[in-house]
Amino acid sequence: MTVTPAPSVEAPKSAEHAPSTSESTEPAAQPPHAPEAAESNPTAALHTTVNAWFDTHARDLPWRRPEAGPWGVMISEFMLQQTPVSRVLPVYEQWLARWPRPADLAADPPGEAVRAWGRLGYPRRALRLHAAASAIKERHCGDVPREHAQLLALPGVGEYTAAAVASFAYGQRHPVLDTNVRRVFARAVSGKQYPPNATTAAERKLARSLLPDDEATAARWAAATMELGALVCTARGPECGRCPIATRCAWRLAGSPAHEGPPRRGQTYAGTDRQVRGKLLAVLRDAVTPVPQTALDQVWHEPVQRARALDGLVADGLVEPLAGGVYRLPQS
DNA sequence: AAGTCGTGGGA
DNA sequence: TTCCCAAGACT
Repeated sequence: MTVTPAPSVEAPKSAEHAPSTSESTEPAAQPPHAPEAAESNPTAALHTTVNAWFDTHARDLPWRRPEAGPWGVMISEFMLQQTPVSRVLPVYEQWLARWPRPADLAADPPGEAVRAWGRLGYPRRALRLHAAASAIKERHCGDVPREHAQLLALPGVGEYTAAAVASFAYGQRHPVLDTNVRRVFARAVSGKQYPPNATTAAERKLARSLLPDDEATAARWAAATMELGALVCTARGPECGRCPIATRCAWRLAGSPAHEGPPRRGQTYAGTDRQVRGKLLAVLRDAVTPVPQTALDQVWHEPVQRARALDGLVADGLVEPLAGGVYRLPQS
């Protein structure tokens, strides 16, 4: 059972939903001084309001369609780790068409996964997804497991991804705490502009407390809160005028106070090993035959850093060294 | 538990 | 141009 953008599976709509005639989703239809998006029933549970919003605002993403299946959901979750939807879309389609089942991916060498990963970034994810496919084939007869613990045991699957697959692919009830949900909760409930840098026990507790009791409603709530964070309650420039819970948002009610404390994080990139690794791997991805050391030497001027980056790639299993100083993507 | 690990697009 | 950040996992 897949969570689709179809009308909410929430139980009785009758008592909870006051007849709502306010269509406030079109920005152009808003008068210049329009108030915040009207909420049909301010006393309804948060999940009722957010899930209702999701009914009409969910994007039609391929991994939300029934034909995606659990494997499609898992592929999408790996690719979406730290990577925007727009860049995942084309690669996702290629992957699912080429490897429609976990066993199909497992049957190909890991280097093919790395190559097909293209420029999505963090190519270790490709390696881990390949390893996860092998584990699924071996341990679970080729089917993506349903149990959270079994999902969590797969390579590259952490707390978030395990909960996401269990929820989105199998309709289960799990707190799904990704960066979007954490931001929505930080604002709507905690009154902060941003969540803490690392997920805290308090956040998990909060997520657990907000989780609807009903399984199907909980699964939809997970997708709905993520979507709200991705489309409306964004990190920069949240569009509170379009938010279904703006009238109840603690951050908003507090006057939208700016983030306190040190800057959130600095993710420098230029000149780092990561950049060099990226350049080295790009050469190997585009090569049909093994690449000589001398060709790799062209991508970076500084020999010590260059060697360190290449060693790192080999250590990670992303590059396979062959005799004679030539390299290729891993065949095994 | 703070660092590491890619890439590209929007503000 | 520079900076920020986008459905995290792993060590």
